[in-house]
Amino acid sequence: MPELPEVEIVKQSLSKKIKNKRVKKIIIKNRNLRFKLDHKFSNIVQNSIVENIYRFSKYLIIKLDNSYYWLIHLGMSGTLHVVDKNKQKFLTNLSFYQSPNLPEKHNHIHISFDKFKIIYNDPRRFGYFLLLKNKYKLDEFISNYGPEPFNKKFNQTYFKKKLSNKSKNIKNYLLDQKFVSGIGNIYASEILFLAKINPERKSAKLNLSDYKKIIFFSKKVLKKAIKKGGSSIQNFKNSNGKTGSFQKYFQVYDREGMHCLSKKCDGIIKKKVISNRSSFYCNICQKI
DNA sequence: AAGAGGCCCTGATAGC
DNA sequence: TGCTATCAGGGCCTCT
Repeated sequence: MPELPEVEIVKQSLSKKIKNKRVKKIIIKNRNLRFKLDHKFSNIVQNSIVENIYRFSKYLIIKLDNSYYWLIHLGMSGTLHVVDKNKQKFLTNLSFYQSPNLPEKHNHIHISFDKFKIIYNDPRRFGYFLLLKNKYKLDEFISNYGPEPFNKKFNQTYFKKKLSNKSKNIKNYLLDQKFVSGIGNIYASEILFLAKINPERKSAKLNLSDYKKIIFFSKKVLKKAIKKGGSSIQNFKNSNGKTGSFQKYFQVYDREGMHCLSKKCDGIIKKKVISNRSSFYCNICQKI
């Protein structure tokens, strides 16, 4: 599911719920996530207090009062659910992938607070938890990633330095978290559509004006998606009002065979697999 | 050394 | 109805 905007929404709702609360108990049903859950996880997180919650890229970062940072990556299908502890009643869905009901299967990790618990559910188990010992380790971890689109380092100079002699296509660069952090498959297609650049354009073939457009629309698309509560592409018809609505604003993603929405363009949206990921684009107004 | 592709995993859906 | 194939919002790893 989640690209930067979706993780941001989860962060915001989770923050209201668990900030300054103490973790009472952890139950691990399955530690075989993308990376096996650290065997010290329970010991370290249990009895700590959540001081704050941040987001970097597609990671949730939970700062604990014992100096540790607990990172959550939701992978493709990871979701967090808040459940009333005593009544076992579902309270809030902090995700945009599943229906608003608590799933029965794949509830791998239960984190109990005083009056409620958070359940991590992840059918595909591409998500994972990480524990970083202190701020230094966190900074070190983040330094392996490229800037977020909102970062002032994500500018034309950076593009020129990174892309000017590269043969790899621009769509792949937008998905490459070492180049830019937080963009995923949906928003990459959307950004390139607005910038009128074909996803298969070789990065070396981009000019200064293309850089500008990509930078501008990256910020614009992600900001709007956050404002709309993210995208909910699966089961969104089951929405209880808490799911995102950005999918209504998709210009190209999942619109194969439909008309291009650019003014004065008679193009039809194409779907093409590029590096194992579907790309959507208009082959008339997005020039190669 | 950069870049393409395989692969991890389960579930939903389409097609026969 | 039930089988099989394909695809899904991510990204690490291997091979060339």
